[in-house]
Amino acid sequence: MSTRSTLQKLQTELRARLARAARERFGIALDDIAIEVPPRVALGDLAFPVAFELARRIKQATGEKRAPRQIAEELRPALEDVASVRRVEVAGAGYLNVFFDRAALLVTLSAETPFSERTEADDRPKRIVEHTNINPNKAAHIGHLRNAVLGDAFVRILRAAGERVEVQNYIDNTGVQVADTVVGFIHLERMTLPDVRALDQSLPPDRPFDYYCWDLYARVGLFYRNGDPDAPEDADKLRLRAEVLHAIEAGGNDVAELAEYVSMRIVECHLKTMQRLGIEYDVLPRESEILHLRFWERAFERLKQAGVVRYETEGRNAGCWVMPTDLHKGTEEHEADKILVRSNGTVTYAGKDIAYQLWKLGLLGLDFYYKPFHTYPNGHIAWVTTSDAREHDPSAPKFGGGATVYNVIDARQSYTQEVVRRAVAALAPEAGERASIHLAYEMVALSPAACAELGIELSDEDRARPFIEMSGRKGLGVKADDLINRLEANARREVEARHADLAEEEKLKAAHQIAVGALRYFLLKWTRNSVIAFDFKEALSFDGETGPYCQYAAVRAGSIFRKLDAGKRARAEELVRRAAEDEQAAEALRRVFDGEAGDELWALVMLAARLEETTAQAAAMEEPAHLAKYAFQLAKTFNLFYHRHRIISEEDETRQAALIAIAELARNRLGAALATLGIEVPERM
RNA sequence: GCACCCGUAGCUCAGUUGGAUAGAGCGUCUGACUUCGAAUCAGAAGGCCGCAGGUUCGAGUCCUGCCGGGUGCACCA
Repeated sequence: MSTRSTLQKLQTELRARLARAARERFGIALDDIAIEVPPRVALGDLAFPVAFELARRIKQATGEKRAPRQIAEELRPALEDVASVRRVEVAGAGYLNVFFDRAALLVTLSAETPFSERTEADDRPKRIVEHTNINPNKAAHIGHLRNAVLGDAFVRILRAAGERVEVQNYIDNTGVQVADTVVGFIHLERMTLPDVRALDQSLPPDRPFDYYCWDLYARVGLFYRNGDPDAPEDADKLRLRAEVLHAIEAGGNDVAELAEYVSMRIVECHLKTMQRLGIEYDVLPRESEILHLRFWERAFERLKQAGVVRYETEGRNAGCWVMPTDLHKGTEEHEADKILVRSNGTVTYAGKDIAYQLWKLGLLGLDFYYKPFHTYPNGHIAWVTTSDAREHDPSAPKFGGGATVYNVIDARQSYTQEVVRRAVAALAPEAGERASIHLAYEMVALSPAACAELGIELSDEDRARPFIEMSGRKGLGVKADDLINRLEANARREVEARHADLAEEEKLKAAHQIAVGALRYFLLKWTRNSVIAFDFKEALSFDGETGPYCQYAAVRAGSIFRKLDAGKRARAEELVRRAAEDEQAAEALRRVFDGEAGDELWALVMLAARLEETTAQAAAMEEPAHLAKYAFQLAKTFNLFYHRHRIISEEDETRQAALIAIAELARNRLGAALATLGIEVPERM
């Protein structure tokens, strides 16, 4: 099945005709013909600035100066005899503006299924999207939410565009952060594994294990600094961390067992938090397996063979294996080379990431063992890796081996990501340069107002800054579940005010959908490279450019069809269908779109028709915000339409049929756009 | 020092391969519920697109320099 929409096919057809005309009339081969949307619908549905380009190319080729308008006139006949084209105008300095046959196109569009509702093909190359990747030692905060929501929306966008996608969530269960929380349990709380289990059991639902660890982790941060947040870390205290870290890496001891319990319990908490937002994973690769299954050793051999790494015998990196880079010039303060293996023989983060990236691309020649970790309500299973062959479940899907790997990681790690990419590229040029994509995004920081609300005291210096960076180590941040809870409570109040008669269950469901809509839209409306200065008032708002605004438009559209008489609706749909064959019916339909009001109606149709194109663009540009902006614009345009035109009470049958078709189109495409963003439309709100 | 990102309305941000009169939201002011739902809609005010050059028929968008802000450049992850 084709994944291209009516509009996209039409554009391809028009491009081909222009290319042929340019070749035949001017002997010029145009490889990429730009298509624009005119600023106003009265100027047409599509605009081709192709005459400007041709004027330049003709001058280059022959020295002859031709007026763009004249060139456009010569090209015009090539577009005029296309079936869906009503007329073509030459406008401005030489634009070719195409006007569609509105009645014919409305009929076609009404019969079309938006591609986000189609099923994906299994034979397509696999895209791997890795996101979330939260250190499993404390509750998730809103910065982690940006990562997860961005990654999940991108997954949905790729799937909507027909791609096959695998979702991975990397678990760094052997890192410093987990060690810190374990240090807290052992040295601050004086607890053993049974104690921690008992504590976990005793915690209330509103302050679960990840919340407890959030506070504990902050206390450990203070502990290392002997109680003074501004003091340097105490070397003796840091030794405790090193001991714990070493024990975790070695495995097979009490400390490692405690770390295993803590980290996997936190992973469960994170999965639960993400599930609230509709975010699911296919597989959870763990760092412990990267170590135990010797992924690095294999990668290291490859890198040595390829001559990518060098053993340093002198200088300050003596005894280390380094990868030379020209990413920046070396200075006295900063080496240009990146250390992959320390002088004590242990591998750095970048090294482990290279091995993992090679596995994701199917280039390592090793694999994990897998066992089920979590089953979602829909039956979907999130698998986790294991290094124990006896635990392996043979029914596990084949993971890894992606044709493209997208790593959703914040922009602060761009340098390391580039090192990884280059190392992979040195072994497999194509895989490194084209298949390894760092989907970078800027951080979520706190606005000064948000800090004030959290009771955080700011220095004068900080107050002058536009935003304040969050810090898990300092316990400075907004916990994800806290924010979701507040959103749900607020939404619940709003629903209550409007629909007091609904069953409690219905109210809660709607409140949840609205809260998720608000949060997901809030995190997606910014482009990736924009820093979000988190503000409670803004994040908790349901008015203006928000998820609930978009949902509201869809709910209103839905209520039209709930109240519209079924027979009337069927007759209207039949009337539109008839316009496909019956010229008289088509002419009647066309008249609805005449005049100024007709332009306004048509503008909504054209906007709704651009769903597939916009989704494909968001996928190609790797920017979910484009789709979010589109959904908002569509909702806004629909709200105006809704305000201006009464559908149920419309007495002219043809006009009503057109209005119904337009409303249905808008409702359908808006719902599809929101679904792709992971936002559901409530029944009532 | 070097690398990357950013600078657009009072504030927060969009602006698709360079295209027609630079757009939203919030905030401010004015108006619209006897209505398919006012979580809405309409209108007004608000812009040397950081500065200076350059390329082009055409620059918010591309190039160079400068100014201002952010992030990174660990034998941390």
